[in-house]
Amino acid sequence: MAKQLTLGKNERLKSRKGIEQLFKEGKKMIVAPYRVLYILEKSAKGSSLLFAAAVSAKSFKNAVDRNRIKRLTREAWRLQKNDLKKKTESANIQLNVFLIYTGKALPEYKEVFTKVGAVLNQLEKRVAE
RNA sequence: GCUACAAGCCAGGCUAUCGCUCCCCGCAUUGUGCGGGGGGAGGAAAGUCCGGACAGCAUAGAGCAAUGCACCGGUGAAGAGCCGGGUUUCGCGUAAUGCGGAAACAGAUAGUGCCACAGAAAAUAACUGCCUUCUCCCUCUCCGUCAGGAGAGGGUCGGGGUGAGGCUGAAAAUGUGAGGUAAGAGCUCACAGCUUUUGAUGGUAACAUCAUUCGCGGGUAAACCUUGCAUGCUGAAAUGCCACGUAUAGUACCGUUUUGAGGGCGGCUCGCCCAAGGUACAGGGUAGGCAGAUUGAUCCCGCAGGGUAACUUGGGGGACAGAUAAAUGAUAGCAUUAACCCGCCUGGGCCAAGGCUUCGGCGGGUGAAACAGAAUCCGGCUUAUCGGCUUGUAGCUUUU
RNA sequence: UGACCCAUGGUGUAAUGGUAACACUACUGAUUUUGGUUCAGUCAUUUAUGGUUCGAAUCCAUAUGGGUCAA
Repeated sequence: MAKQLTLGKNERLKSRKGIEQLFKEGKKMIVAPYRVLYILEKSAKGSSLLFAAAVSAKSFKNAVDRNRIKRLTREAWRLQKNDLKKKTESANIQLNVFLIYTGKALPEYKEVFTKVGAVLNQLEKRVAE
């Protein structure tokens, strides 16, 4: 059980090409403080669920605050993402997700946890379709 | 004990659970996974204001331009940094010596520009004023042959002499006194101030003191500028290598032995050298990995020596982030500093009483929260910063 | 990471080192039965702090905020 709650290098979206494709062709949806970009592809290679997070430097001037939001977002994703991952694996679909925090105030961990859970629920519905 | 200032240090701790990244070992294993062990943000990592290391390109030479710096000595790899000294200046203070701070601190007789308002005038004269044995006019007196002459006084314009009297301003031609003159003026003299030359003494030097000598020509160079010195340009998105991949591919223009496009040359010109391809537009491909790259002018010391100090020599000691859409985190609990809240006790004050207020003590409860995140590395500077500890200085208070 | 630029009323712009100007907006008053038009007036610590200068929006230094460029 403990093994499954990981978020290593191979589960994060790291390639510049993948991100540019996501911004060009990906679909958008907005969940509370997050703007979500995602793209679905058949025939997954490697991990079937890739994830990245970002915060605008305009709304948070200090690097400390941006780092904290990204860390909280990653933590919430890490703890809740497994159900979605099982579905994508079983459907043999690759799903790339990019979360952008657009709020103006520093969030609490609990808030982030529930919001990321909502994002995951939405994505599960899209995957089911 | 409290308060203020200065210097130095620290920048929350422990436990559990779940995670991230790098290195080593073992096992499985080509990609990687699992297990064990170890390392993992700062005093400013920030701003990017200076200086370097390092790398690439350039490096026959000359001139011009551009940029920066500017008292002296030291320090250091270097600097617009730091340390010490000098000078000027500001504040405080004394009978006096002083104490503390600040300074882009070369040149204003090399030249040009600017100096609002006010003022006669802002640098060179004019205006006004003063003087005039110049000219003209008027009045008075005297002489006189009734043409005029002499003397005195006064006046306007013009000519000549004079230069700081004009008081406005931030700033007015060094100040005071005397002489001198038709009137005046450093024109002359005395004293004082500033400044130049030369010399002596002290000091490594800046400079100081004394003597001598030439002068007194406003301010502004953080206006242009002049003098001296320095500077090749570009910055890790530099740069080198490997892999993948496309169109041996289109259009226009310039040029190809001498008449030479362009390049070296990335500030410009001359000059030198190389030179057969070059420029623009449109389009296509890649955007992965490794090195650079983490041990270096590194840091520390109840050490020893040198130096006023910055700093340095020797010795010893252990320590050392390396991510790359970018790690160092999340949650829970415990104890606790400051702070806050509640209750009790004692003393003081107000008060008829009830009660209110305050210093201190005891008990209980809440309770980590400053500025801020490495991105090639290093030395400085600047800015942000809750709070704590140590040392020193000053003031107040208490006890002995 | 590196290089560079800007900041003036509420907004957009001016201003040789010498009284901070103009347009629009807002507000107040006058004119009008009322509104509009028109007229008059009000609204600036020139981002901040220091320095140079007799004098700084302007020149210099440092900081703050905003923006641009470089694969």
